[in-house]
Amino acid sequence: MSSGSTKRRILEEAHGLLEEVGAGKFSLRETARRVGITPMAVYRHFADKEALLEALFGLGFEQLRDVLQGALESDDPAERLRQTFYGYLRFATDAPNTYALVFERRMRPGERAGRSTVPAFRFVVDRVAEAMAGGVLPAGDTEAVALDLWAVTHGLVTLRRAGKLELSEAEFDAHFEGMVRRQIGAPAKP
Amino acid sequence: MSSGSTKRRILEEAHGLLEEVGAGKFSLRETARRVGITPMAVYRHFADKEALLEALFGLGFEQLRDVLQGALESDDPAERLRQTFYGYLRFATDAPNTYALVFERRMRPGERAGRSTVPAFRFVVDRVAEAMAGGVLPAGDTEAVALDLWAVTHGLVTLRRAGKLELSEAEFDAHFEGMVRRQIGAPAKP
DNA sequence: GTCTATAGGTGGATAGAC
DNA sequence: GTCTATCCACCTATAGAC
Repeated sequence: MSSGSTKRRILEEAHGLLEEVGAGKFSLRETARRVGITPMAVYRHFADKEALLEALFGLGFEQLRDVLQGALESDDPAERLRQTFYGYLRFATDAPNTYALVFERRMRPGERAGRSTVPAFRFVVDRVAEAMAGGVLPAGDTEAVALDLWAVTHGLVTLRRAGKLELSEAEFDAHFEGMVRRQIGAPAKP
Repeated sequence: MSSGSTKRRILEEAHGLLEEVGAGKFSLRETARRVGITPMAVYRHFADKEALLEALFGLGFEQLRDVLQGALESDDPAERLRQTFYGYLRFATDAPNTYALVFERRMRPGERAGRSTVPAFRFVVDRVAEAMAGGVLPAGDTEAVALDLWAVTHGLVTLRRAGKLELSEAEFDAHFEGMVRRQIGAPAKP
């Protein structure tokens, strides 16, 4: 069994554990338990617990990037923007604790947001610019509007995750669809 | 020294600790240390750690309620709605970890959101209804619009807290002001 | 109301043998 | 590359004396 394979298995089990318990209760020991090795063996593959979480962070971010790429399949600016919303929602729904690791976990002091959120934000800014150019959105400050759109989506997703919304799954989906409609006038259909 | 006084001191130190380290690293022992009693003495006043956090949750929620009440000083629907935004922001800024305890911490299974977020949400719905009646907002689904407004505010606040925005304090404030302006056409001035 | 004593649990991490 | 042997830090909580 090569080192690469073990490292991959560690990452797989670590991801599963993260999704089960969240970043706050994530532990290196339990990860090792699931892989079937001693906790100390993990240190051959990752410097420490933080490095392991860092790797999961990177994987999660790649996952989001791939999801967002799907929004570029259409040529219609309105559709591209809409699919950006729905892709983001899908990521947050499919891997809620990875989502939280990427977007809710506090950055370490001195660490820049650059590697994580900025590229995703850039993607949204580009979609907003396209939409404005295509007359789908009224002309305005692309970055400001993109941040508003990001915030309202992030807000809904995190409020739902925290259990603060007294909405069923269907009701939430309906509201999300309505929100997209209110933000951009496109006919809704995920 | 009466029991009530000690209980209050426990709550004060607990609140201070919460704001310092966040709910995740909050501990009963450290609270006791700060009060100057043994950890076990705390159990005379609170059933367990969870009950203590529960009390902090309640205090935080009262604090928000008081802040929001201030938005009712004006008679102008637009101003009342605007001050609702700014009051919410102030609460999130002044007591970020209490804010997180109230709005980001996952509800325990079986626990309803009722006691916490629903009253605050109702307040926003009422302001939105006033604004629609006064022609400040276009007529529409009051609950849906209120949820969008809550979400965009919550989203901005949590993204800032997590360090995901590459904005200075002043830039964030400017964006927040712009967001309020984009959502309701009122002239901005906190 | 507060204390000591104590039980029992989590976790991260280093040193060094194999 | 993985192991054992440890160490250390931290926590919640019960029992019972004062």
